[in-house]
Amino acid sequence: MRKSREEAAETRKRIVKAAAREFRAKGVVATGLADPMKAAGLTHGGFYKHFESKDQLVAEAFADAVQEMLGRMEAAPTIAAAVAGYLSAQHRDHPASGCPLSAIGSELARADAKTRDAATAGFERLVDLLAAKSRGKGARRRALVAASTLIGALTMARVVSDPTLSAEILSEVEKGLTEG
Amino acid sequence: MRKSREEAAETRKRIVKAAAREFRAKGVVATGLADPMKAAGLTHGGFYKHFESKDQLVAEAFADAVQEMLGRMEAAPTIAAAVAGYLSAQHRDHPASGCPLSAIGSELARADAKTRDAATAGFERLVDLLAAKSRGKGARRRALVAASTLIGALTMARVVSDPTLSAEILSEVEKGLTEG
DNA sequence: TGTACATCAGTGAACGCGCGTTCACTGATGTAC
DNA sequence: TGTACATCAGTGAACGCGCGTTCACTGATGTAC
Repeated sequence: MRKSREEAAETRKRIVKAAAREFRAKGVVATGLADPMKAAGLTHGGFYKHFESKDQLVAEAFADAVQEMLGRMEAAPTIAAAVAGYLSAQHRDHPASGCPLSAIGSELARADAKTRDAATAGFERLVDLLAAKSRGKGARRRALVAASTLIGALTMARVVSDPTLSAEILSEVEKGLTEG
Repeated sequence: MRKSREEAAETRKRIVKAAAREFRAKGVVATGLADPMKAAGLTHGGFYKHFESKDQLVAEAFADAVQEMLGRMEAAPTIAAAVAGYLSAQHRDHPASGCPLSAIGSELARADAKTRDAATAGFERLVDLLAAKSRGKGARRRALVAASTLIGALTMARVVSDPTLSAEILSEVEKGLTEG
């Protein structure tokens, strides 16, 4: 049953990608190891051939998800476009492929050191991205506010059970960030 | 062993209060029923004499926590004081007695209908509270932005592993909200 | 007001279940000669 | 280049554990007369 080193490395990546989706969709604590393993086409027994613990997978999956999200935002033509994409109904309705800071934000506060370090680096990079909007004094402050606002608004747009309010949060916050 | 109706009603309230603390401190999924029951001075077997399910307790505990938080914010002398309290190190370091929207925000998106309804009402009330700051056109938009910003900033101040960055988020976002 | 019975808050053991983790095993891949 | 052996990715069963929920039981409270 042994696979080549190349295949094994690809399998490992598939597990991380699958876990990054599952954790964002269902939450870290609520997701068992069997879920991402199955999604990667494996049985759960082989997990420890690739990772030392669930915590290690959480850290790697989270870091991968952050990279993916920031890459997409940095690839946007303008900051306004990045903000609009972040606050879109598409993003709200597909947490599995979206920003992990809002998808599992409150669970991250209780995560282990490596995961929180990755979150810290990701947040800093998001702030830097947004700071490029306004030069000079106060740019960092405005970027810290904007990053917090994006994360809070997307989280609440998902929490709220009233679809009208959810849509209002997305559209009004987008206007508030790009006009204000 | 039977207790009087009065005692039973007080016991029920104690369970809800204890659960509201435990859920905010450790997360909803990660908290078992035995934890709040023990904190209320009971054994876990008696739980179903008071509640139909864990979901029911989650909904009531969440609603109670939201009421408590909004009551405290509405009692603040000014909106600026309410914002400063929300973005304080004290609040960041004591999630068990703080705002449940940021303590369990990302878990709320996966909660049942009653809990999400309570979250919706709580968020609306927070927006109304903040809207009282600026009268006239654009007041609601600014309040929606401010509410999202508060929740996102407190969540991230807890997530981030760098204490300097955490403090910077709190102080800069407070300045951004009260000056801007 | 006093007595007899029904109610039910709370206890503690038990239920089936899924969790994270471990393990013996398989057989294709990698290595040494 | 070919052969013999070691490695190890992946399987599937098993581990102890804590979960949400159920249940038989206890005995003080509530109700009916």
